[in-house]
Amino acid sequence: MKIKGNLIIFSTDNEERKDVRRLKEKKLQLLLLDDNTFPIFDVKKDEYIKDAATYKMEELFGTSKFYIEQLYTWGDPKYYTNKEEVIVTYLGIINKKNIKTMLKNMDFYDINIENENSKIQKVTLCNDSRKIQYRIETITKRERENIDYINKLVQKSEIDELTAIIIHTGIKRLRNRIENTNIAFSFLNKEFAISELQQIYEIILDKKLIAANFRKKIEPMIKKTNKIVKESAYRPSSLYTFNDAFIRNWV
Amino acid sequence: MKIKGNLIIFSTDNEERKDVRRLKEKKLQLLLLDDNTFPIFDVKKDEYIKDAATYKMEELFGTSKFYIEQLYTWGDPKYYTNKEEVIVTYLGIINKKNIKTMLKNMDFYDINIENENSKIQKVTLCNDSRKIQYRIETITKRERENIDYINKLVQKSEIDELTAIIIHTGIKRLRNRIENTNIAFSFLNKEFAISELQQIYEIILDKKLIAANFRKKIEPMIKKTNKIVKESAYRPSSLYTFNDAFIRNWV
DNA sequence: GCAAAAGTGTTCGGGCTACACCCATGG
DNA sequence: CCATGGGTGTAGCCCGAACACTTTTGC
Repeated sequence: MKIKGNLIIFSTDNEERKDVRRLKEKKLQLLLLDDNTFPIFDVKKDEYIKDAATYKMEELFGTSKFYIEQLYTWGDPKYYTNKEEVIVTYLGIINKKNIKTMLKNMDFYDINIENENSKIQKVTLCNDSRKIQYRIETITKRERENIDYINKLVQKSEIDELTAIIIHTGIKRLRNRIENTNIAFSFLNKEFAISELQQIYEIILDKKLIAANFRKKIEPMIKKTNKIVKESAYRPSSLYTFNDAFIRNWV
Repeated sequence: MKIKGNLIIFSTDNEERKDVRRLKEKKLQLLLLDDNTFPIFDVKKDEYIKDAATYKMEELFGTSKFYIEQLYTWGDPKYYTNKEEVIVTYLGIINKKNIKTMLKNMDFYDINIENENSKIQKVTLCNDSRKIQYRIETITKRERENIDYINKLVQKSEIDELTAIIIHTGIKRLRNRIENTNIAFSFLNKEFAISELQQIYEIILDKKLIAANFRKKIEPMIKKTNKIVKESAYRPSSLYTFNDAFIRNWV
């Protein structure tokens, strides 16, 4: 069996607000090629897989400022583009401010997830010109005395099943990582307002957080700078940076 | 690049006690081949990787009662046995009571981990005839504005670096899974005493737990049967089973 | 002055920790 | 009857949820 890599890349964008005085709301986005798949890369002989994924990211965006980690290796032959290939997926996070170049055949799509019930999720991906929708079901099954989960597309869709499953897995990984690591900072500039950080948490966890509690919770992870942000808002907020002294033994 | 699989398999054993009246203490164990590596398997064309790992487990132990999940795919060329192969590791858990056959060139080794300091761990693996020791270091580094971890053998050892890293990663995964899933039950019979379950938690988390609190914490995960265990102990304990109704959306 | 965001303080409740205490058993 | 493990109860503490309240700014 041969191996190939692909990349699921998350970013954020600011929603336009009619009332210019209000905070811009962030939304979670995902990179898709025009054919509704993810960027693919080859792994050369004598090359780290992570390096191959890194080079691909650099090729896509013309920068080396981003985060990546391995997501999963897909071993189901029905997903393979080629029956002799296995796909290893890397998860990337990029701050759009760091993007230098964008290829023509790809775009960032807003992600919207609606829980139809505890098992079925309706996912909508859209950019300015296209809107892709699908529903994915999580099936719990007992197998060899152990509980196992399988995800399936409810109907055939524009998007193929492996892509839908990678999106599902990627978002679950983001949700897990944001609680246990510092990945949230990968979406932001080096210096940021607490409300921006809170918005990253909100769009990934898909729920509103209470600012007062959020502030107290992340306080040990950040350091206040003496700068303030001035961007036609009301009371200006201080800028913060990640606190290097904050180390957690994340798994 | 081609792909191969291997298996890190955990189990437990009961320590002999001088005082026969006391509870047998469990210890965490790991399967190693005589050459200090893990069992390897090929992935055939048109075969799920997970199925290939499952067949290998069945071949090793003559049973289909065990747990497996994907651990990680190792993309560092310096670890490859063959420069054109990538290794995907699956993590297995087996209850020794379910083992029907054992091949001759392999054995379960007790695992003992000693934290020399916050960065260096001293690991000892031993069975009746052999004792393997190595020290592994966790190095934190900032890379592209993100914190990354790398594990390295402190000195050359009988065990090769990839094997040491897989053990390290496997134990971290166990510790993460035991807090968020029901894998602990994979080590036990279908019916078990709470103290047995507690011992699984203790040997994986490597710390003593207070029985009264443990009982309350796992209470929603288990169901009491009307059977009791009679094994030359003192007050007999009730037997419990996993409570199927307990479902957590583990990541 | 008012709307909206920045930032602080306080109360409440649930879950974890630590420990005291009773029950059951076999030697 | 006593050592040991099974099992229950409870008091204290910490952390997160909820929310009231003050401060700062632009219009």
